[in-house]
Amino acid sequence: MAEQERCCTPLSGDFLDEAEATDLAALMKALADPVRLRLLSLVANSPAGEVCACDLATPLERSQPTVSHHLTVLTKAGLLHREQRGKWAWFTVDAQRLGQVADAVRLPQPG
Amino acid sequence: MAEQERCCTPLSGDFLDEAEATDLAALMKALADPVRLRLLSLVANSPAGEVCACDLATPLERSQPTVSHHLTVLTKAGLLHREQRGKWAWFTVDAQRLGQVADAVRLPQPG
DNA sequence: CACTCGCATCGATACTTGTCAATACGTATG
DNA sequence: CATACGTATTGACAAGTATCGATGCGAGTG
Repeated sequence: MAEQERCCTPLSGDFLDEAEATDLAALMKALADPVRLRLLSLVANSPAGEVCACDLATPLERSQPTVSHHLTVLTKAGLLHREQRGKWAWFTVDAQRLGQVADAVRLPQPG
Repeated sequence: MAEQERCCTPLSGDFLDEAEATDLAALMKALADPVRLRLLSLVANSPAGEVCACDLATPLERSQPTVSHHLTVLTKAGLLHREQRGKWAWFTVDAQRLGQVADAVRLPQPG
């Protein structure tokens, strides 16, 4: 309990709380996979801004269940929207949700 | 092999390649953990912009080895810089590296 | 040079996750 | 209603990881 040399003063105590951190980490986790990043890129860069799931497995060189899994993860994270049209599933990017990621990594005092 | 009804035309074929996706995913992975997000928040919000490792374990309620592990991950990802001063290790945020994350999630055609 | 202290590394463990084959489900089509 | 087809779900497995106790290492101190 000796009050020996201190390296510094305690922090302000004001920082991201556990709940916020967990939520943001979940969003980041959805983006922390190469296949999912390429999926987002495919949809975002498509001419019409929407893509049919049938055209995703081939360019990604992954099986159909794997692509379906990643599409589910992105959709549950709110980064993609899913729309069923007949037999096919079409996906669009949620630009606002993506923007939340950019906002989250913005520093407070950068000037 | 029948050329029956197609759901759509193939994509432009121009999207994030595997290597870029892997690099970006590695960066996202470093951010995809609540403890690491809170670590970044602690450093970024500190009055001096730098924090001693000795003040991190308590607010995060994690053991010293766990905090050390997360600091290593963030440093290897280029998001933190480490500087040894005597017995203590001080950390600062790499704002430019954080900015790369924001740039990466920027959409091509939004404006 | 013995001792203390801050931090990293090691070893172990429980949990998560990316992947695919097999299968189930739902929507047309004839 | 039988069939075909696009997609989701299940089950299984290998790989990765978050965590902590124990220990090692290096820098400062008396």
